[in-house]
Amino acid sequence: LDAALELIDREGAAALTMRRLGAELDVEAMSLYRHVPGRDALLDGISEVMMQELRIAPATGDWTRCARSFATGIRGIARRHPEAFALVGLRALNTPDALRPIEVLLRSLRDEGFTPAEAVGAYRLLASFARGYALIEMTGFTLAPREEGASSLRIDGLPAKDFPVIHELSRQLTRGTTDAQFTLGLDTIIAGLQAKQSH
Amino acid sequence: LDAALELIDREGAAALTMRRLGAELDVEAMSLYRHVPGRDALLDGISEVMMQELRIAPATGDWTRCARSFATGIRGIARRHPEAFALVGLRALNTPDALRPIEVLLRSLRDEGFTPAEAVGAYRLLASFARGYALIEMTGFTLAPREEGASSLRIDGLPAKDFPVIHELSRQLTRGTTDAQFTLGLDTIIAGLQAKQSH
DNA sequence: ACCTGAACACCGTTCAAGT
DNA sequence: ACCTGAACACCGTTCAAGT
Repeated sequence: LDAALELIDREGAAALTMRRLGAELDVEAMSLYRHVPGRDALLDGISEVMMQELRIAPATGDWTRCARSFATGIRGIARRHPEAFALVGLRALNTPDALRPIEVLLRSLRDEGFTPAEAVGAYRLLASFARGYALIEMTGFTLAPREEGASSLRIDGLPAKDFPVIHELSRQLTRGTTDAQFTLGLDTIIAGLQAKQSH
Repeated sequence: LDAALELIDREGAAALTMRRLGAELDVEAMSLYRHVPGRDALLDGISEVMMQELRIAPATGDWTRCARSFATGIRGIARRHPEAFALVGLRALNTPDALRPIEVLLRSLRDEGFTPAEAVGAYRLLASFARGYALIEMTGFTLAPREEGASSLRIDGLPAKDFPVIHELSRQLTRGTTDAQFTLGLDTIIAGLQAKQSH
């Protein structure tokens, strides 16, 4: 089961077939059906294993620390398992293991002045941003920070008359690490949560 | 090509095969290769067609209107094409058509006091949230707003000793429309952008 | 130019049979 | 209990051949 994750990391998501995975484990593909109901359950299992890597800072009076570690933790998983991360982006993770970090985050928020509705909203906002950013980052930004191969369109190739602002901002669009971009977004979200919390 | 999108909408993403699509068009599967290099290019094409549905409010002096319509527009596409939306979540969209709404948004931001770096950061934050939220929503929330079938874990089934806060907040986690949740997140982001902009 | 038929090298999954 | 072999109903893609 971890072998499946390792196989995806090593050879890409397309390489994960029942037959290839069987070969990896020195077993016929059909034997896997003794241990897992089918391919889809296998993908669920991989998502779960991946999300178990998420470590969140303990709730110690500063909810922003929890919020930050939650979001950066999700993105960290995406960076460690870029090929596999699309799976968790496309699946609900309702297992106890996946819920533990969420419990910590929600406790931290609720203990520090968030109303129940605000706490839930904050959690979902952070989760959406982290997954969305990681997914977009993994698959290549629209207007990529670094030109990274054939699929990304070069800004210089765009008709300048139709896209004057994109041209004007091309330096900012193509420069900067994706780390900085992520942190900036996270900062803004936390600022927004603070702004809404205070009144 | 629109036939492919219609097929996914109607019968699910799994039903889109070269052979099925060929049948849909009363043609052999192999004929499709005259018009498209392969299956992957076809998926790119579908993403593009879908994103052409994105209409953004014109820049008229209130960037929050552009920002809101950009984010809600992306989510609207996801709601209209739930099965197909995973494709755009997993692909960079660097075609002129996909860039046009981004041009409008960036212009609006830059004309209304955002520095170039802030404008780019705001755009990427909005795009990440919208895609991330839509994707999570489509595939079922972790801790679902509505119990929606087998894959979602019932909160009552969780050991209350291990997850006291989730239990405490279960009303807020399971109630409320997903529309309200989305708007709330978007409000928070816009509040954050305003907070960062003003100092 | 566009479409077809047969073929190749794969898939996930089932099921009766082995140990 | 666990694994295997053969089989079934599919895939995407190639390529020579048709009109």
